[in-house]
Amino acid sequence: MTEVTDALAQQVWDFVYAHDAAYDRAAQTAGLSAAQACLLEHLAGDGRAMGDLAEELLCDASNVTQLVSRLEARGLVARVPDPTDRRIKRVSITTAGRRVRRTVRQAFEFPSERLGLLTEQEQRQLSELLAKVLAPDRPLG
Amino acid sequence: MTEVTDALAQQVWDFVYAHDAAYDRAAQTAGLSAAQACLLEHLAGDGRAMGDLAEELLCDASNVTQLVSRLEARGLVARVPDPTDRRIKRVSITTAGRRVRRTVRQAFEFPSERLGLLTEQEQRQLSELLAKVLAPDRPLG
DNA sequence: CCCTTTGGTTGAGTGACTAAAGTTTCGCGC
DNA sequence: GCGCGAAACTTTAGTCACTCAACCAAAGGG
Repeated sequence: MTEVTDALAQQVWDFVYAHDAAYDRAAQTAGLSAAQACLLEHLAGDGRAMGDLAEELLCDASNVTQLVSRLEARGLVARVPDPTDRRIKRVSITTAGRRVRRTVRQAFEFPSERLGLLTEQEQRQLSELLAKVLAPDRPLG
Repeated sequence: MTEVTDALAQQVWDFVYAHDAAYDRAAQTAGLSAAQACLLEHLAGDGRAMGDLAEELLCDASNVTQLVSRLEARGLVARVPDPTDRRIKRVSITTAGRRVRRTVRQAFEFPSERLGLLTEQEQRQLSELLAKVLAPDRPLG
């Protein structure tokens, strides 16, 4: 572990801020909050159980309840009961939801506009550096 | 502008997420929210005007009013009237505030624990890449 | 001196989030 | 097959961050 200059830490901060702000803006163009867009992004094909979503999003189940309720109210998502376990409600994305999700993805220009400033080789370099930084990241889940 | 792989975008996402989460945790160890810690970090020596803070933090003035009120209630910050312009209130950090700020800084282990995983040369590399990515970033302020 | 602008606060409203207390359903042990 | 604890989700209550619109007070220029 080497010394880390404040300058680098500051650059990282700015980078993170820019990324966050860009995603916020992208979600907003579709009339969503970042959290809502993020949830939409986590919906696989057949519909995920609320509990699974809470686990993936690292937040409370009741939070997911509310997020889903808001999205459902806009018709972007539907709660479908699981046929084999009536406790479970699976969240599935609607056609409108898929459309909105596409809008958000296209509006999120950070990867193309920012990361795209790097050459292919630089992107590989960045990828390697990030991999190293995030190295032992998931021995906790 | 080259193609950007989803894999790199995902790595960046994870990196940003880890950074955000780390700062949240650091603030929480001092009983603060990230926004409160962030405000504390923006307090220069002699005290900054509310409006300047709002501009720096890129948020509404009334938001700053509330953040400062909460921090003031905890004695971490004080509103001092400007002697030359009675409209202006300058926010200055108290001794307790400085202590809490130090706590947050020390608890924010992301730079040392994560960026510190890189060698000095790799850090320079990362710095250059970030500089390129953030290149034309402030022609809008 | 009005009159406008500037600096800050208040109030109303939304959304994200958490913690605690429900409700319904499942499934196990007996 | 019944009772009971656990699982899955919801409800309620509360906090915080944030925005917008309306507001008050001081400054400053005609």
